Amino acid sequence: MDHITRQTSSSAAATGVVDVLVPVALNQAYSYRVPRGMELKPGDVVAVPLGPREVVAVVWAENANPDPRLHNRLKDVGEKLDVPALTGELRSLVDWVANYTLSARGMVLRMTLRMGENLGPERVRMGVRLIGEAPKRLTPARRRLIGVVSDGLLHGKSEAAKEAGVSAGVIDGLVDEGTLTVEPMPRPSAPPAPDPSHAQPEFSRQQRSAVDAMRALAANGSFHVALLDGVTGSGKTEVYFEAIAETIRRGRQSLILMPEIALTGQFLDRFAQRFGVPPLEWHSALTPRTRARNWAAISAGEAPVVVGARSALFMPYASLGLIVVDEEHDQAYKQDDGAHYHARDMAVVRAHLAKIPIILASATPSVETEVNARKGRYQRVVLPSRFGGAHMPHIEAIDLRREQPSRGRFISPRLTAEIKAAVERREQALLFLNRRGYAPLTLCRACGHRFACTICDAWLVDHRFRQRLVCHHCGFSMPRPHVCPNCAAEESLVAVGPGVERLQEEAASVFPGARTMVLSSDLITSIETMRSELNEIAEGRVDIIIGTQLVAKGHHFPRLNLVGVIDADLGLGNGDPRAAERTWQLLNQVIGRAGRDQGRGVGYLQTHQPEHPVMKALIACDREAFYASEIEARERTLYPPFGRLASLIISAGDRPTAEGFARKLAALAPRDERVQLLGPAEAPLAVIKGRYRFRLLLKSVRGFDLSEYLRQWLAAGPKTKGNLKLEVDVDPQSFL
DNA sequence: ACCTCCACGCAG
DNA sequence: TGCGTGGAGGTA
Repeated sequence: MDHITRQTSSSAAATGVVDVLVPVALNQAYSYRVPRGMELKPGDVVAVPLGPREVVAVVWAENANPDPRLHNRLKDVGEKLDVPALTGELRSLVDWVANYTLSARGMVLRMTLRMGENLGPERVRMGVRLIGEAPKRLTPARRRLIGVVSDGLLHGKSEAAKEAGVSAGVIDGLVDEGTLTVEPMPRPSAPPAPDPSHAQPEFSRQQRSAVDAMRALAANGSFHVALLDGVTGSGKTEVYFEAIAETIRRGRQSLILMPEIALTGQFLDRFAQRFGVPPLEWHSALTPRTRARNWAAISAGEAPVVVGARSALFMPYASLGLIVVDEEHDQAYKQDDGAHYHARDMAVVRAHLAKIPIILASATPSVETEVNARKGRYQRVVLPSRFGGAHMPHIEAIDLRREQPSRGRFISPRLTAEIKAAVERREQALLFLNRRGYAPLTLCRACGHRFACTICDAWLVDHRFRQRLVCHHCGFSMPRPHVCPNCAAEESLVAVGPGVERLQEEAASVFPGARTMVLSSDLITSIETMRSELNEIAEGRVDIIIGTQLVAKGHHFPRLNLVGVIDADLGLGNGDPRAAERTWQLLNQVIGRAGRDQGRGVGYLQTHQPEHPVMKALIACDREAFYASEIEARERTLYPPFGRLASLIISAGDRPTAEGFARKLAALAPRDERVQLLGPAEAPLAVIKGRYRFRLLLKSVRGFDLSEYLRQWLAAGPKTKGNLKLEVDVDPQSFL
């Protein structure tokens, strides 16, 4: 019937034409007729027919002169949805990001519309209330349940059952007996808003000027970028909370971006301590129902504070007043599948378009941000030391050329002795190794055969926990064989190199009696288990934590005083222009986990190159030395932020197709003395999932419009067809 | 004659 | 992006 009314209205005179951006891989907006009686303006969210289906889309512009060639092909807008219109600020962001990253505008729009479609009305929850006498047959389960509801108030049905430890059947039984009634619960009222004055902390003298700066920036309310620069444990979070408090007082929304939402358990608690209630969460793990509810709350302006992963940046905030990017240096902010964008950079763009302040917080700022602060483009707000008199950990190198672990082991004698002593003092120790699984390579002792992925250019990683050999690039896995497939030798396979699982095995044998736990992303099944494992550690039920970079991020372990880095050189040797920066940030962050409370933290770096500038800066706690050498190197080589990069990955099912296309494309690159084209070369990971990959790298001077250059080049270049894929990444972070 | 797979092109 | 189309190739 809905259908019929639409038909009627389309045959009657339409009142005009609007251009509508549809959430598919299209740059162009499509024109639709506005049915009589419908008022539409840019930003309105509508349902429109698109081919055989109907999609939720957004009016992008009025169209006074529709293309005459489309005259008889225009369809009608189906319906105007009852949600707030996207603001001009958000629409400009969609245009800007699509233009900059060379992704289809429709696909960027899609990120703002992830509200979970077709979700019918909210399910009415049922509650139970005690109304009658206890039944004659009173089982223990019934007694517990009656105890729970004895106050005569309405209790959620499932909550009451859970609290009493009984099944829903027990409730139904008591309803039949007339002891309880079931009635619908009133609609849950909106959760209480965060209270900016709930629990204002005392700040130290050193923190106070930073707090003042935060409040001033929020009170001013106009576009302004501040780098909140403070070591782990200096109280950065509490300090930027003051900017949020001020923004709440001004009646505007705040967005806090986090690199990794699974790790924010403690953050939510701290927020609730300060503001009385937790913030609204936005990330990919939300259930469709929660997603729809949160989207609605955000767009209606009913969520004063949102904490989220990078996708939260594209939400349709009703009145965004502040953005905080926590751990702004974290590479998890770079999205590399589908649209390639850096959430920190796009957050600055959004702040600019919305004319609001933005805070970038980090103990180890990215070189880009550090340079912006040095040049005065960003205000630097410094928190000079750890809060409460705690000191930064003392860091020592262990030169693996001179202090070798015994054969087949990876923990050096000195580190072993230190861990033993720490465990005896009832302190926690963390062994850091950024490698998942048991061993990165398996080979046959008899014939030298190495186990490699059949469809990727990579070794298979031994995962003993799962009893399988796994490819970390495509997910392929096979059972760990007992016979060499090459020479048929039996039990001849050896594990080469360490992974966290192997390290745990070593720790268990070297430190008998110590309780160990491995934290590695592949062993995490859900946010809940992750949070509960982290709590177990925080409560001191683990002596030795063995972890990948997961442990480096945002969690506070009060009893942790010793951190041992098993292979400090691991990230340095891969030809990545940001290798030094990454290693410095990661190791700083990991070692910063130590001694945050007692201030007696100590870090040991097992390294083959203690003279490397990164190791020297770490050991001397000399951040200035690190930035000075790194900035000088970037300036000399014209790498970001002193020059710009864009990478093109061409992949196809066979090598000649990929290479041929890459060569053809390279030959057509417009000449421009400000741009240098490198390649095509086989990508560092030459084959992934059976696809052969070639890479072209563009390097330009600073301030050059690489996006526009790329657009012109690609428009003139050969068309991609078949299974050939061209991926464009402006400002790439990864060079694989 | 019918089914399944997949590459292709298009959507207003 | 997601979906309908049409041709290829396989199966009954």
